[in-house]
Amino acid sequence: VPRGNPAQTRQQLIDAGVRLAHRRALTGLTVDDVVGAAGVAKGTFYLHFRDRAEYFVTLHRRFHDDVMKLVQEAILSAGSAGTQRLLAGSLAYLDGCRRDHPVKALLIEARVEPAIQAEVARQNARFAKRAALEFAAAGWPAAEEAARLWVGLVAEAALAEAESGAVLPGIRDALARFLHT
Amino acid sequence: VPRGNPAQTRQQLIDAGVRLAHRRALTGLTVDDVVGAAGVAKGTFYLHFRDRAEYFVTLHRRFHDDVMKLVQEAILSAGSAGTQRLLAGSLAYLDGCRRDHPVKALLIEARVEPAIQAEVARQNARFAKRAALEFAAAGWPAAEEAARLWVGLVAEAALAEAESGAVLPGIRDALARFLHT
DNA sequence: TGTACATCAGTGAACGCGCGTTCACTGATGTAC
DNA sequence: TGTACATCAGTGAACGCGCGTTCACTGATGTAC
Repeated sequence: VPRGNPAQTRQQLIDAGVRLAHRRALTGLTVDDVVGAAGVAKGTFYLHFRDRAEYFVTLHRRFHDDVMKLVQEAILSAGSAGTQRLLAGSLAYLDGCRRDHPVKALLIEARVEPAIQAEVARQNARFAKRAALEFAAAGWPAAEEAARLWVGLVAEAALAEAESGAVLPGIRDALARFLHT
Repeated sequence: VPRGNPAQTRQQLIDAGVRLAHRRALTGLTVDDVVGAAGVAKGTFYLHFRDRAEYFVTLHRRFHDDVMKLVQEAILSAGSAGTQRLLAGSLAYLDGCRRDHPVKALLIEARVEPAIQAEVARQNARFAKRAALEFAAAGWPAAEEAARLWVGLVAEAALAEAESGAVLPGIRDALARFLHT
């Protein structure tokens, strides 16, 4: 029984979850799966996370933070507020999702898995709030509502690309067109 | 032990599912819950459905058929192909969802519940195919892709109305605006 | 009309399984003297 | 430098629980003669 490095073990558990979520459903992801893939004992899992739910939240937050960093950069270098900038941010989001993450699981199943519902709802709301500013700047009448729907649109686009495993120019063009761009 | 009417018992089971799905998550809906709410023994459930999955598919198909009847009517009385007609059909869909159905469960969770994933995917594809015709008639370049995103948009709108429990005019206006109508 | 039997919807206790969680234990590493 | 002890990450067998599913049974209803 080697002493081990706690931070590293924790990272192994998270990496294992990400790896597994690439392949299968988040909902069906069990603690046994995770510890099996991470190569640690079951008890170790509970040394690092209070329970399964906390682990899922960690997984999702990790994903979200990574992607949002990209979005932030895109927005900053995209000029003034409006649908152009919104589109730039949204395309950056698609790119971030494509890069190396278990998108399908985290986008769709996240909404169902009770463990992370609250977390996802909060982050979606933040995204929508941000988008609403851009819609308002572009002069859309129902900016808040448009923003909420836009979140659904972008999620659907990310899902489409995740399923095909490639960038889908047609999808991205359609996104732009919905924005009247 | 009364002899009972099979068709009626089956209907009781389905009604119970619909009733329960109004309140809680589909994913967490157990056979015990269903038979409890229906007031029949557990064994009776398996007299009417091969397994839990078949029951879910039945539930979803029922919901889908009901709503699509409304959509069909709206489309027929909406004139020529194009985004106007698409909007009419989509608003009819929202109305159908609102009427008396466990929308949230069936729209979102349906995509995760393995039992009905295939069924939902098939019906979404049909909806999208239909929508693609309208987009094409309206002269949109990437009609197929726009249609796929549109399905996501309408689902998000239905979800928003389901959560608030009311018709949301702002949401519906935004829908129209995304269509350049 | 009465009797014996077949049919059939429904019953509910029991089973098996897999999951999340716990806990008594191991053994390597650090610390005190 | 050596010895005794505390700490601490990690282990994995065991537990409890709830679920989907089964099956031997019940009893009312239909049918044959």
